[in-house]
Amino acid sequence: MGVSLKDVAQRAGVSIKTVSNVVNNYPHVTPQMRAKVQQAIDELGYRPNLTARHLRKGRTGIVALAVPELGNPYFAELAGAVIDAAARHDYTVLVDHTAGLRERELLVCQEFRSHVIDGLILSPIHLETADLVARQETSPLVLLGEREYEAPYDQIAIDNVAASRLAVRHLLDLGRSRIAFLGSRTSRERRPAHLRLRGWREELTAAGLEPDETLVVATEGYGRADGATAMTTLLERGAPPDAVFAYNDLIAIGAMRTLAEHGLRVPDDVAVVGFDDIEESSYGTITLTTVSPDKQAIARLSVDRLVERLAGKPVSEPLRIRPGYRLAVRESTGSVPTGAHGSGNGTENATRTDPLLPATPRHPDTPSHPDTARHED
Amino acid sequence: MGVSLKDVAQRAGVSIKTVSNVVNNYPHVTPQMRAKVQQAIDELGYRPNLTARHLRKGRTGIVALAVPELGNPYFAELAGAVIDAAARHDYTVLVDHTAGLRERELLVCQEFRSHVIDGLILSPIHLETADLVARQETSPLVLLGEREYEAPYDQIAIDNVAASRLAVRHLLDLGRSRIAFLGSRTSRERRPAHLRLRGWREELTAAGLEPDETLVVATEGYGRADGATAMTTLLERGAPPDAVFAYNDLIAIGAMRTLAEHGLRVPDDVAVVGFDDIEESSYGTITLTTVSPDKQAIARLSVDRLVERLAGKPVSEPLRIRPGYRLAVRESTGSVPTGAHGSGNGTENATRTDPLLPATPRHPDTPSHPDTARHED
DNA sequence: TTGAAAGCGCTAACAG
DNA sequence: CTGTTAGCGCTTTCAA
Repeated sequence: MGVSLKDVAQRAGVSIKTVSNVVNNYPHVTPQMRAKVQQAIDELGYRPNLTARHLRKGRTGIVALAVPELGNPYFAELAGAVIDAAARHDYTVLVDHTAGLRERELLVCQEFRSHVIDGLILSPIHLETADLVARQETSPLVLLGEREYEAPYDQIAIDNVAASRLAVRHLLDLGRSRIAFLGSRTSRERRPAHLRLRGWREELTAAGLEPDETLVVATEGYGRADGATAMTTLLERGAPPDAVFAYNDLIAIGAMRTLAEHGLRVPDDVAVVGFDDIEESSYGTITLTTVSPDKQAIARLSVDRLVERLAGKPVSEPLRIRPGYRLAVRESTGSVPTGAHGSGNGTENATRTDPLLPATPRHPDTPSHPDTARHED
Repeated sequence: MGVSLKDVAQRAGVSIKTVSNVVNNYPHVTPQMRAKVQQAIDELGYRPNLTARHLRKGRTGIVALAVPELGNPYFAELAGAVIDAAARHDYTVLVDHTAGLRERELLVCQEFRSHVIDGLILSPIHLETADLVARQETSPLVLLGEREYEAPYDQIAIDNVAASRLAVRHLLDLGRSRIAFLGSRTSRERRPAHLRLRGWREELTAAGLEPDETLVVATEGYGRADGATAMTTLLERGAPPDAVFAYNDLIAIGAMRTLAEHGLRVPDDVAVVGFDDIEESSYGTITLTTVSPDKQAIARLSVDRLVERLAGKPVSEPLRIRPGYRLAVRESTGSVPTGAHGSGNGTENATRTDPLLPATPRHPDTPSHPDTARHED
């Protein structure tokens, strides 16, 4: 079908090797040889067959990214950043989503396009440490997301507990005391609670408050509808909260919708904080205060790690990398100028951002985050 | 490095072909032979090298999808749908984004991962018919998006003009007369106006109104910030409109933000209609009326077309397929019960949806659209 | 500096 | 039903 090296060689009256040299910019080729070959290439419209090259070299230049749901803007934005980061290393990204199904997560990390992808960046939800340990596949794997695993793979995630505590503290500083948590998992499985829920507990306890478990509402998924439903559930329990900390922005946005329907004002009656800082959160009629992970850093770091492993760098121990984050304070918590927070371990910085009317939100490509901090353990 | 067919054959004491037969579920193999081989496969942890298979078969099972921007929820949602549709045909999707740059669009459709992807689904912005005609690459290409091309490739897009007219008519029916259009292109190039802008013009003219070009505002891009800026520009021109039709939902959302900042109420002072029906539009404090293209159908149809071409079906003429759409009427146009519209060519249906409080929006997986209509020309 | 030949792992003919 | 063999298009020794 296609034009091969051989065809070009024949046309140019040279050997295959010579053509290959030209194609690969091998330094030692005489200009006239190069010109002759190039002409043949142009005439025939030759394009190297990457599949064959890959077979020969054992690498494909393709990495996969598997996220729960591309419909969640956080993951869409992250995917975009990963694609860009990978492109800078001449890698192409194969995107898949797992719908948050354990089966698909397993499939992806076990045998997804074996030999076709050089490595995998996976953001799991249901995967267990045991699954990871049992993994056969030898290609590099980088883990993203909220969970932590005792498995020999690089993990890149912000300090979810500390970030959540920061969010809760912000609410406490505002004088709120009945702070709900929306988005714990309805886990039939006995699973450790979310790190974000743990952060909620810890900060409340640290403030001398008893975490009120009736203010914790589980959700089926992580979308806007789940947030709306959860908020309804909470309100039906009576004794409404004066603040809500949601597992992510979508849940927070759904909750705000429900609050509006019930005539409750944000932030006057109920302050709301989300998690993810998707662009949408800067644009609602009421903009959303949220924990803002440095997506660019997460994308860049995960691709860098993958590429390093791929390059066969001296195999360092698996790293646990903690990118930076900040608390983006916006209208949903009243825009009261609060001082900067910081818990002292250098992995976070809470900057007050977005004054009252963030008509021109910070551009996502020029993050104001400090350089990421690393924790290797 | 990896375990090959040969290794397995050696281990099992059979020929390569036999192993290949087992791997490929070739029907005529004795059970005991199969068992023996399977055991060797398991012991060695053999995984077929798809790259080699692809080289041999000339196909890779990978198709590419290139959209302008994954950060735009419309494209993220579409990408998700395409990935699912492709998976049903055992294809994997390589996602790329072009940032709306003509250079990258060209690159993608010319030589993107040549021989690695079997086909391409492209949603171009800047590409011209001439670029397409000049395309060297012979792999199947399906075009998505607003533009129409005189090129020999399948094109899948809703009838943008008719859909826009429907939106404008809805605004007219509400008694609005000063209807702005936000999001025309700031085109240095001499390009035909957007089809959506054309729809705006046509419907106004049909209603006996003179399209007021001072109500048309160009934008640099297609994001929320662009919408906010455009709305500001419009308001600064004085004589505010009583309705806005935006090129897409993001621009509409940005515009609503600006309206809120200026103390203008939606829909009382200004009614707003968007285009795309991203999920976010069902969840703002003021939900957005918008043209809702059947994304599932668009994804399914484009993958189907690609797969058909790939399967070497008798090469039919390039098709121009028009999936269904509807007008999702929500709060931003006042939720006034309006009758159903329809322009008679069977490619559209305007259903009034989403009553006052769409706390539970229609599930994206169960579209209420009619079957898609096809126009072959 | 360029040519010849081997082989990456697999499938598809064709034998046996 | 199973084995042998010849490439798919490329890179990479090794010679010349």
